[in-house]
Amino acid sequence: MMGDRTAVDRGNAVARPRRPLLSRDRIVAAALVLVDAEGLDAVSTRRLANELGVSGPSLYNHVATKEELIDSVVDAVLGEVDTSMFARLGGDDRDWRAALAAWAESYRATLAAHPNIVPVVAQGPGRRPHALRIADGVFGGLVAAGWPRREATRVGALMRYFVTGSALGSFAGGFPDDATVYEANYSHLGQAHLLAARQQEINESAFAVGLGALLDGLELRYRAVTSGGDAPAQVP
Amino acid sequence: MMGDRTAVDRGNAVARPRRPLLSRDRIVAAALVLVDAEGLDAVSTRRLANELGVSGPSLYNHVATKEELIDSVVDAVLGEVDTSMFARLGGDDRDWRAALAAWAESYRATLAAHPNIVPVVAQGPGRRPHALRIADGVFGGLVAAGWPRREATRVGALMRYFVTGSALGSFAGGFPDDATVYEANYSHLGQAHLLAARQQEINESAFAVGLGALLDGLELRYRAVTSGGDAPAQVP
DNA sequence: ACCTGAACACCGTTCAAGT
DNA sequence: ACCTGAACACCGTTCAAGT
Repeated sequence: MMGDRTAVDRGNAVARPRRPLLSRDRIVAAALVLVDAEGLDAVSTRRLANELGVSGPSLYNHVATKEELIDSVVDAVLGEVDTSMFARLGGDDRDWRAALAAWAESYRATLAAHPNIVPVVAQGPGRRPHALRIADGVFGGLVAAGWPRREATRVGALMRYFVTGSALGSFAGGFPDDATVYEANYSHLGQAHLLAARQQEINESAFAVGLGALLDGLELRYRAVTSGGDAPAQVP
Repeated sequence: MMGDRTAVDRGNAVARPRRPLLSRDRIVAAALVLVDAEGLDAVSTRRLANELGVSGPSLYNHVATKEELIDSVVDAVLGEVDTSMFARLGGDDRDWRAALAAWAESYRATLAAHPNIVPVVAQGPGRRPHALRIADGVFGGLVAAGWPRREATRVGALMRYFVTGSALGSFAGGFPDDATVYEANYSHLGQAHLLAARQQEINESAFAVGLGALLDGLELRYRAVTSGGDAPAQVP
């Protein structure tokens, strides 16, 4: 599908072409397409190179290792996460709750669009520029809205736990839709085989309920740690 | 370390030994040891067989595929998760909050003991017996404590999101401890290079704060969905 | 029934050779 | 500088052969 390049493009010969056939961005973009379409296991260097119309080892002129490549794919995905809501916090706008909710929805929507890469995303920020941009935005916004720094770190972490966890384990979809699995073995799961069919609704409502509960709980904590008033953000 | 079997054990010859050298349980146990010690990537059929003192293909007399083997390893880990607290709910004991908290701690402690397998655990219950036992226990307990069935499904799912997410992305540990990564690029992450050193404390306090917030929020919701009284559990 | 070595179709990665 | 094919040390899995 992507492998049909003309002789002109290839410089009419083997070895070095007139103009580079590859670029890091093109490789990363093709890898994401492949991950989305066929899963992480489908991304082998030979297969990916094939999609790009080159031979396997060519990739190593642009990426050091496959791991680094996957990392770049993850970073490209994280680039879609909106953190602009945090920049508006501070001064008269202290509505961290609305910002956190909007960010969580954006984060989740991004991961839901690329489910096959989520297990890698969830492992931690690493050195990925967009992961750090996100952490920076969340932390900065929370502090500007009045959260003490130590608390802001925790809130950023726990929100990430919830969002990545929900994107990863699409709860309902994991249950077999074969009723005989449950019979007589699990006394309360008599209807569990129906979960698969309703999985999207269940996952979404579980996310919505969990997000709401989390924010309600954090609101109580915010009042406690800021002594109930709207104390200014602590200085570093 | 595990590969030194005597000639007696091996039946003094190749081919079929007097007594089986392998069993499914022994393979699964060895795989878990290997995963814990060296990570998921270290588990290849040849390497694992080597640890067990046999040749690679021997494993296929006991497991159908490597995927099934890893699934069994995950199930063995999930076997350590305590769900007994849910069995006590119902009748006069409606303290679902305490049960949920104790379960979440047990779940998290189990995953923390086997961090390398968490990415697989987090993907969903599948057909793994212990995953279904856990889902059954949580759901049954919540319903017995008065949660409507639809809500109980959601609460079980969202709790799992939070616990697996927190076990997966050890937030603080993911940040590089190299200060130069952040300089001038991320305005609020000036101290982020210190996160790695405090990672255990941060992860644990983020988990504790998040769990508390979640339970506080769910308490509000419980009151709303049960109309403020202690209405009996709905019948199926 | 349960193990073996040989073999198949793959991997990620290195490297000398080509332009 | 940027591509190629050949090669290396691996994979998961199948299978005929052995007891």
